[in-house]
Amino acid sequence: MSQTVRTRFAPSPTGHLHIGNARTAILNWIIARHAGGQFILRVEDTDQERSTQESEASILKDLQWLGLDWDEGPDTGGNAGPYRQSERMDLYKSHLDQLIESEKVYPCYCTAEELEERRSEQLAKGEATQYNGHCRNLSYVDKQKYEAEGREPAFRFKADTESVTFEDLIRGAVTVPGDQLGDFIIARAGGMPMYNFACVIDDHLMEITQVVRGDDHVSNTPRQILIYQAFGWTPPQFAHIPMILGPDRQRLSKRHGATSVDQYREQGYLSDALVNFLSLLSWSSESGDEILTRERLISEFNFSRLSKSAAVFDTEKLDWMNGMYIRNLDVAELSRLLFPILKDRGYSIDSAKELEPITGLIQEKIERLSDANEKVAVFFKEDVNLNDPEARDVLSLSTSKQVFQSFLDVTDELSELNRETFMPLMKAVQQSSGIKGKELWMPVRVALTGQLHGPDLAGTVEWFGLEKCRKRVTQALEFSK
RNA sequence: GGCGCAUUCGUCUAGUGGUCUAGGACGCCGGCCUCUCACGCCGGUAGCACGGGUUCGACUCCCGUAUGCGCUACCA
Repeated sequence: MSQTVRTRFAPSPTGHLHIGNARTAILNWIIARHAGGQFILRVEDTDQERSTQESEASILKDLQWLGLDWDEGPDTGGNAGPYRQSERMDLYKSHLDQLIESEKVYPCYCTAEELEERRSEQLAKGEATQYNGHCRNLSYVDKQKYEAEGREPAFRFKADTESVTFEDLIRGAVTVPGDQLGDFIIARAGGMPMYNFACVIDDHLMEITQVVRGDDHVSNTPRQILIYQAFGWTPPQFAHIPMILGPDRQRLSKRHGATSVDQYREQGYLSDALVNFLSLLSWSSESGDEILTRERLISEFNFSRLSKSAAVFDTEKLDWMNGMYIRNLDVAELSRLLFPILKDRGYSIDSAKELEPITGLIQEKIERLSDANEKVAVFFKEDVNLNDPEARDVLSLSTSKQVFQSFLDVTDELSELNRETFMPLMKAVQQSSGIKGKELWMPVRVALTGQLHGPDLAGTVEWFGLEKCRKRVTQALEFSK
């Protein structure tokens, strides 16, 4: 039986899209595209306490930004819908009834307090902490009694098994002894399904062929397999991908700084770079190449090249990669991306087009789009500050004064200053002053920008124009006296 | 505590018993290019967690230890 590959990403809308979840989504998307199958988006909002509409919207937005298009989902629909668990309650209910009917599941009237009490007892005695089966064989009378007390039961799954073994696509055979499982709850009091239950129903009904998720779910998988068996269903294949860790090798969290996709977007990372970088955590191309287009990511994917161990999220390498992507953009495209950011910062520019000359000058100097905010400042400052100690050192050289004087003489009859006329101009200054190299260029740079470091002078000069350049050199000459 | 999983340079990784005096990338250091910074290019630095086996031969296979992570919820 060969069926088309169907993978899914199933976020719970309880916050922003986490970088680890994004990686899971990317992988699922790549696998589906690689196989020419379908990628499904399912919203797991059974935790009513924590799920919000805003979170769902923001997660969808981030996935779109990442360029992960899904074939079926809450907004796009599909044949296996609805794609929001809160809208699938009748499905869970009918399936729960089936299991109650077949006595695979029983009502449990224990309260949270009673459960907690037993738990701490087990812990104190050094036993495995799991449900003791208190309500497993309740008589009709007992049940009536609890009901009369107003207790509403949750539903527990009878976990009777020696052990469960499954073949993980990444880690091979994983075995969990049955006595570790304990009877677990699959539906809360009130009927709201628990993760392990809803997940199985949905994955089966949605005909998911490969469940690819974080390896924090490895221990859940045996429980889910038991549920598949209870229904007589064939489980999908499972692949548990390694976690992403912070620099301290702890699970990546807020403490480590930015952890959500929207934060990276705001900091000026490109989605292509982020997708590329995240793909390379625990996976590598056989070619050894690291800068990979989405097309290559998709065509070269292979489960056997996925590693089993957790990976530390290295921001420095991400920065480098993002810089690579920025440098590979054409100037018009980069300007288009930079425009709203700089505009927002208060720079007076009216269009991306207008920004292009500057973009070309800073493109190789930024790693994140937001870096442009600083780099671009020199082009918009009304006045230069010549008081910087290092600037003063340059200005106070006797050769600098000669350069300035010569510069003013040579430009006196010039009608236009642009990057083409700048080189010949500097040549002329060199000849008339007899000064060359650093002694020639640095004073000009400092006079024009007030800084020792900066973008290409020819381009800078063109942006400033003749008048401003002459004015600043005059000022510098005055200042250096 | 119990169970599961993992362990190659600081970090991401290649490596599936001999081709490994362990390869690449980021970072770092040095050099070249150059008016500066940056880019680019060249070179360098640094690693198989530990202990037992198996084998003619282990980074590669097995066992143990250590360390880390995960699960052990009416969270997902």
